[in-house]
Amino acid sequence: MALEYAILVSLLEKPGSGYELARRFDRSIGYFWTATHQQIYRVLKRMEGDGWIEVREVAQEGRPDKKVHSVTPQGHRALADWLREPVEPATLRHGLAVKVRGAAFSDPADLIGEVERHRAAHSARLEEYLTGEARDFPDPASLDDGAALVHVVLRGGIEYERMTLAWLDEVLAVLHRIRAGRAES
Amino acid sequence: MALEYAILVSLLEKPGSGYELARRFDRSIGYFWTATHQQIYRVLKRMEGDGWIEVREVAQEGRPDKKVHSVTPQGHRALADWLREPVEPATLRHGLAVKVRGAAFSDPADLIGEVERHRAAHSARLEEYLTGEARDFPDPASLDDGAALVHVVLRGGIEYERMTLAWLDEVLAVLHRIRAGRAES
DNA sequence: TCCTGCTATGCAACGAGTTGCATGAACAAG
DNA sequence: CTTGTTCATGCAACTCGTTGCATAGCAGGA
Repeated sequence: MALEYAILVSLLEKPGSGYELARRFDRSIGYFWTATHQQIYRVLKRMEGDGWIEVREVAQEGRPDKKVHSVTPQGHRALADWLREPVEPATLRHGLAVKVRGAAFSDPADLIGEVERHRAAHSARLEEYLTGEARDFPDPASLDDGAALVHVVLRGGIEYERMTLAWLDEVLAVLHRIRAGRAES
Repeated sequence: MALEYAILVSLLEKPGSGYELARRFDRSIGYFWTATHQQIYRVLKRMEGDGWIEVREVAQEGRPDKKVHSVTPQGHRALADWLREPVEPATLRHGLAVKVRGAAFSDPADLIGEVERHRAAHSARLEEYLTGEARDFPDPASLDDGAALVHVVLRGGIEYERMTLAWLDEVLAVLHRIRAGRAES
């Protein structure tokens, strides 16, 4: 399980509360590993029990107190160990691919709207990435080590979205062709 | 949940036993939706209860009897309904991306072997896809509707692997550059 | 004033997915 | 003759992930 480690990375980048972590998992780190606040709170508790993180209660004005978590040396070591361990090459689960294959047993034209919906979502995601890249990495040629690593991960996201958009266009072309072929017969 | 529907698609392509389905989920359909035999047997039972599939016991020589499942008209309808429903745009969980970001807090050179391992796995997967494409779609220009849909899904797999390989090479370049920079200081 | 929304944490229950194990018959390799 | 592999189905126990709900203070707008 990688959630523990995703949390360690995020807390090393900047300590924070469970709530703040949940926000980050809606953005940045969340683009590559998703988690809800429930999972996060549960795992934080376990990690605290394991001595990977420590908690400091911080009183705030105008809002509830929060528990700020930070990584202990043991936690840091656990992350370093995990980096050296092999990790399973990402099982992908692509519901849309299942639908495309299923379309052969139904009316393929029914899928066009759905594919366009996905296209719009991926297009928006690509824009987000590109905006973030322009903002955070205006000069990609001169980055320190940490920034270079964050940047290359973002570059992966960008290329993934571009590839996906191109594929969705291919799918749409096939669906339109099938519809045209059926209309004329 | 899409497992039911992935099973429906697979059984519409060809009826089969739970065991045979489990084999298929190691290949073809499994490239886009994974499942273990446990999940499959459990879901098959539920689907039978819902009247989506029907079971016929087939005696075999030299091996245990099997229960061949096939899709009922209700199951077919359930699939058609699902195709029209929106499906969540695939949450991706990329453990390697988490590791790359984590490498900033450890020795990035430790990751090189791991990234190369992934590169080899994706390279092998790409070869599989290309072999399959050459075998099953020697003339992609003239395909019937069903084959065109299967082919476009496979094309997605191919482009995904190509994109991933290019990204892994970028990651390796960054890791090597960091290692070189640290060695000289 | 009331309602909505944000920050902040958490419980309880459920459903999805994994792991380990068991059974039992056939066949091939050593 | 034993061991390992494939075919074939399944139980039990567990972890992971999701959903719904609860609480509670404060801010801002209708």
